[in-house]
Amino acid sequence: MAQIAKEAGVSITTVSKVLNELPGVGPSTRVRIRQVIEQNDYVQNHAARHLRKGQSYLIDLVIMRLEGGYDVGIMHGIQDALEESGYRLVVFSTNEDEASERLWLRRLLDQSTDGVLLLLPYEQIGLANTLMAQRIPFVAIGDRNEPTTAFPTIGSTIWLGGYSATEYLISLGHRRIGIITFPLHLTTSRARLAGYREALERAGIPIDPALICEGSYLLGDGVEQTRHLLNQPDPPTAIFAGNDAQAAGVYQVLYENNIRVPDQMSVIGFDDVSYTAQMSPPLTTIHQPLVEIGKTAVNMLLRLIAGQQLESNHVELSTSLVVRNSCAPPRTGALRER
Amino acid sequence: MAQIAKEAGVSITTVSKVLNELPGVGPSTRVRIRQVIEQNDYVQNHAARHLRKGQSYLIDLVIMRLEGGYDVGIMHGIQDALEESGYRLVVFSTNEDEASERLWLRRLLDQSTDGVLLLLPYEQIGLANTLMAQRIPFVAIGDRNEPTTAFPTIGSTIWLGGYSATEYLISLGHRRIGIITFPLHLTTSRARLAGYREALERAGIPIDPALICEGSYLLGDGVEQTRHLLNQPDPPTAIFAGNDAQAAGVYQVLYENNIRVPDQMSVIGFDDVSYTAQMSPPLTTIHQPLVEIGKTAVNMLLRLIAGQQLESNHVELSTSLVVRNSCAPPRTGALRER
DNA sequence: TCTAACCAGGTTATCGTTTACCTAAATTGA
DNA sequence: TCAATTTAGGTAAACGATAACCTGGTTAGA
Repeated sequence: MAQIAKEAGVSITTVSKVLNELPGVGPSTRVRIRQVIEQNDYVQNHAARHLRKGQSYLIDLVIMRLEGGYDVGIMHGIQDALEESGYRLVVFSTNEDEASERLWLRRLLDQSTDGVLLLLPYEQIGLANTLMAQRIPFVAIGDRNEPTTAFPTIGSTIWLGGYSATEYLISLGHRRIGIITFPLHLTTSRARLAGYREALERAGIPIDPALICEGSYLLGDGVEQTRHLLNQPDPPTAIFAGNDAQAAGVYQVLYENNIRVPDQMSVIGFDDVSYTAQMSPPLTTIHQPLVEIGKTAVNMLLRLIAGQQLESNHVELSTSLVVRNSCAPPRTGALRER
Repeated sequence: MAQIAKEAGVSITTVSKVLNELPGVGPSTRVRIRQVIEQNDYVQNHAARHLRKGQSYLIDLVIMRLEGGYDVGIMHGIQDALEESGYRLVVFSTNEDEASERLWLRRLLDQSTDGVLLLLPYEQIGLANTLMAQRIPFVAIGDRNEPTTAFPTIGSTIWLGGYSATEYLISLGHRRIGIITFPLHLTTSRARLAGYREALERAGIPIDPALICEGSYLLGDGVEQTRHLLNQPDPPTAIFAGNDAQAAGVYQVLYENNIRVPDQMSVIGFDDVSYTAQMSPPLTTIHQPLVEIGKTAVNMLLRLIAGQQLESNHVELSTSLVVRNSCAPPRTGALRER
């Protein structure tokens, strides 16, 4: 900067004013300084700015485990939104290890981050409390959403997703629809189930508790619960999985048992992560606007960083049904044929 | 730091020496200062250190597009290796956009990164040249490996992967093995094909050019080339895909055509990305040690940052066959049965 | 006993910006 | 025409740490 100042025949201060677009510099001087800056390929020193202004232009994303589905979709949105902002994105994955999480957190306390995006199950709310105590701006991202939190969150309309998936299957003619849920103490899980129930009730279809299976998040749960469903005296003609990974588990069991999708069994997923495209047949699923969620999270965070108020502390984006090839009308007695 | 110094009754310098584990402080003083630091929950200021030392403790990962397979595997390795190092990882995805890439690069020039990991096809070698010119340490990661580059790279034994996959299929009894390649102007692609050839030749099986299909990286290429292979008068009994995404494309075509894997067609992939687990049936594939690659890349980079020489500028880790459920001995006339 | 090396610790300049405050000239209004 | 205000620009003190260089005392070797 001194170099620039010298070449332009002004003081460093004046150069700084130009760079920060502050008043107090005449138009002609301004132009001249800009030219010199251009010529010299000058880049502002990040460290010095950071030190002086107390802003790092860094945003931290904390993620429990990079899985490659849900999280990657959201990261795309984050990247997009950050593109123009001048912020860089720091990614940290906790690997469910409290110790390294704590270490990471300590490092942030010296204002080396301007804000944090939390992509964690809300059980790990300890982090949130610490961040609040330290007045570090943050936004929690999650479909695993507890909307009663005191901090900003963003998620999507889970109930609606549950409802539309079920409604769609009903419209195809299904009356026995199995559903695999996440642990039912989670509101998200209950919301989805409520949507399922509502759809059935509206259609006048009685709810059979035997068709409701509680699992966890994983592919393995899809496998297990599908086996369970198939072993019932009157098995379902369609399965609504808790997420796309579970749906993949459903696929595997059906494949093993020579049950064709969608001819003999319809399957519907949840999330619409990227690898649904890799599945055979392509999975019909409930789309969560992951990219939009990521973008909105960033925008909320940037607003918080700028010290502005959010219009709303809890944002919900809307889910939608994506029809691919894993659902079809039921064939009577389809499963008996094998 | 001034606070610490005051409480411990020493100068700031001495505190600095303790923090940086430099000599020139007596053992008892050292202990006392440490205690005070502990009590005050003091954290070193990142910006000030950065400014003074010219080190940002930030590493940048540049990635073309977050896909959720290959890249995520490598990111896991990177995270692992970085865990203890005190470095944070900045992720930037170019989205194949030259302009934003250039912008990003300019920002790095003020030493706001200590080193760069490149996860890009080597066509984008322009970046590498700029980094070299700026003396920013970096390592290029890629199985898409051109081992003649002037800069450090890490990849894996592609030839061997091609060989072992083919050998395995031969050992199961296959004699007509289709292979889908990447564009053949890439050395990686040629290496894999050479491995395939070698295995066939050793087994005394003639090479049928009709079974060699050139595609690109994508799932769609798997779809297209599989159609092509199936339409041949004497179709293969096994297909060796260029990567796991292509293998998913192969699956889709086979599924559509009611061809069972592995009973009527064996399929083998390449990379062993995380979503192979989501495929039905689970895909037999060539494992690339993605996590190890990521770790090694980081270790190489850290060494470069520390100003040390690398033992070798080009590291290759070894691939290995992972047997799952997508390969079986051929059934004679399997395809005719449908 | 005397000098040289060594040790614990302190002084102070410095990293590259920003910003509060200052000054002199130019402009304005009455 | 002159005081008041605005404008363009500069001075210098931070920001929080590091590191080159001192200093005064202790120790070791001859």
